[in-house]
Amino acid sequence: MRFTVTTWNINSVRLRIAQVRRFLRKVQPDVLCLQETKCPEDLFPLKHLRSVGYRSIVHCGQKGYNGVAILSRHSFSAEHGMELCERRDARHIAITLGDDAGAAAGITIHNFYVPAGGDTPEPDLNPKFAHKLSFLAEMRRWGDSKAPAKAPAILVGDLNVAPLENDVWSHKQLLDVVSHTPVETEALETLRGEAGWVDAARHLTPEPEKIYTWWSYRAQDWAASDRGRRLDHVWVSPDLGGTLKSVDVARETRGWTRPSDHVPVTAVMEL
DNA sequence: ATGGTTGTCATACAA
Repeated sequence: MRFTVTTWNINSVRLRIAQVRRFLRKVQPDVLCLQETKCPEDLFPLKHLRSVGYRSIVHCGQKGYNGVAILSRHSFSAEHGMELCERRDARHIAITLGDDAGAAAGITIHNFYVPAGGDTPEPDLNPKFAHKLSFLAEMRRWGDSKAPAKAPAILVGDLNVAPLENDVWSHKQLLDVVSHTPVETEALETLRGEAGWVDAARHLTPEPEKIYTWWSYRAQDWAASDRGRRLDHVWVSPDLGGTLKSVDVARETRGWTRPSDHVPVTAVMEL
């Protein structure tokens, strides 16, 4: 059975609902995980998503900021989002696929939105960066607590860290830039490795090939300068590593009218 | 070294 999961930081699901529908109609992933929905619970556009085949939807939102959602063509049971860093921010949600998901039944999918961390990579001067480091530390403890995780699982999301040298347009020039500082990249790689997660994109496309999933809004010509970063990730548990068939970065969506600054990342598995 | 853009919500704030 072919199984596909997509992660996409949509930067307002209401503003870009037509783009979400366009993507879903074309790619038809089994599961779509969204971040930065920026949408209160009662305003989530359920009908627009159900009508294109996504009958199972869970959303965890707050007004104006953050927000994560999972849409599925199959049934699932939803878990409450974890409270991280003693905040009720809507930055995590998880599901376990139901019996109608065929060979994917029983797989748990975690959707994370890691704090961006502000501009200054100094936790003592910048509370947002301190929050980001605390969040990553909590993710590490959470992963360790489940290890050796034995049920098949997938972790996706906007992790707001580009961990490898070729996950950014210039490793040297970004060493002091939040998202690629050594304290962040080491934290992310450590928590991934300890829990045994397989980085799907790099499993199939090793370095030194560049991979980007985000381009700043501030570039004059994002495509020409191509100063991207790989901030969006799909990780699979070790037992699923061998099922990975492809990972597609939908770069073309960055060229759509009024785009998100992130593009969808879709992993295909053969279960 | 600096500012560059976008979205939400209404004036800064987060990214």
